[in-house]
Amino acid sequence: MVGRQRTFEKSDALASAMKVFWQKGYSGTSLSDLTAAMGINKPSLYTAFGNKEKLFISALEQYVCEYGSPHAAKLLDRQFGLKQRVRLYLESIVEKLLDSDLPKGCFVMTSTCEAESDCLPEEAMRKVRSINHNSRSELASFFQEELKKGELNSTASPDELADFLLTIQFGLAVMARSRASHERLQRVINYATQSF
Amino acid sequence: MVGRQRTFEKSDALASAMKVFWQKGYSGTSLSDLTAAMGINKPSLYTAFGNKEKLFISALEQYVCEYGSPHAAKLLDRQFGLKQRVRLYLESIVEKLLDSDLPKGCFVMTSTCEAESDCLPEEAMRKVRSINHNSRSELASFFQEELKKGELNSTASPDELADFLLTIQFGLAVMARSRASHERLQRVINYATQSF
DNA sequence: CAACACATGTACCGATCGGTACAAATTGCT
DNA sequence: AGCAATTTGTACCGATCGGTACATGTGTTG
Repeated sequence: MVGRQRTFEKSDALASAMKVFWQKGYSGTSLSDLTAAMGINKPSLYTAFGNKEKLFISALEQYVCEYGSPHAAKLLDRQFGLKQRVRLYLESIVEKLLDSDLPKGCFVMTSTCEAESDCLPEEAMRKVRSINHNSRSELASFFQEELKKGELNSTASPDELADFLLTIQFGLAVMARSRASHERLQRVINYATQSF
Repeated sequence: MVGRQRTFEKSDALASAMKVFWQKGYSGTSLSDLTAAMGINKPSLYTAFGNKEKLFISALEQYVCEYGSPHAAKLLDRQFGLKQRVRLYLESIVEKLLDSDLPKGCFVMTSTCEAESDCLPEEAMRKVRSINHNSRSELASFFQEELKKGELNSTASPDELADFLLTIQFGLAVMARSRASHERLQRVINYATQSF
């Protein structure tokens, strides 16, 4: 590597940018917001991350890796029955939705709302859609597996269960955004998972 | 009434503004977007509606009257049992969430996400919170009534049921925003209302 | 050391932001 | 008719938007 080397940690800067986008959304976030939070100035941002849209997409990917995908492990921990696993999965999500060190709610959910508003650039829009498509098909194939293993006691299809769970996740995310307490969300989880 | 009279219908202009905010959110909507959709120019907007924030609040109120509150009638139509009424209530909501003549999703939901992002002005934020607070307490007192009348077969409390239903509503709204089909949302409703 | 490659800070770009001053146009009141 | 009150269109305000040109700083490579 030839030339002057950057004086900030790229991953730290991305983490800061992610939190800003997470809290304020794409169109609510300005470059000044970003550079202030990241502790760098605009040319550094552009050489390191491309532009606002590319930085947003990187932030989304980072979010999914760090705060999205890990919850799936709870679904696969087969020392528990299906209902208990779904419950632990949702509880793990709610934990993050309300974490006082993080923006409230879910970055993917708020981006999903923004994506269909013509306010997100083309490629960012596609990224959001692809993330949601993946979540859905992963949940569906999970329930497909459970069906094969005879763990499903309801007559609902895997696709149906996946959509229901997705709806609950989105709903919990909005509730968290609107300052609902941990206790309230816990009760919603308990009620919603009765039938599993 | 003295002076020149306005050359546009105020309610039509408000309806147009509502749809723009509904689709693009507060911070994604510019005054140019608004004046273009409303067919008026900025000074007319300011004399008729105050400013961007006040117009947004008026739009929210209009939305609640026109697309929010009316659904509640389905809950009170006592020719049906509780489960069927809740189902019709949610179906009535989903109908609007997906109406092809309207922006996808729910204006209150997207505003709720924006409200906790420091991107909404103070008074608009309070308006959103008050709308959500009202929805919640109306649902809670509805279930309270049902409990009194012995229509509740679950052991869940009215508050619990209200929060669950709110979560489902928010979740359906995000699903609608992300282009889920009517059939998928219908199945989610069927599954979610099993236990009522 | 000199030459090169890259990051950084400053200072700026045209465009757009929310909002308004001002004069012309249109109305009701006297 | 003449005045007062209000809306309308134009043209503009300072601030901020996303993005960049350019000179300077700082490192690697020979």
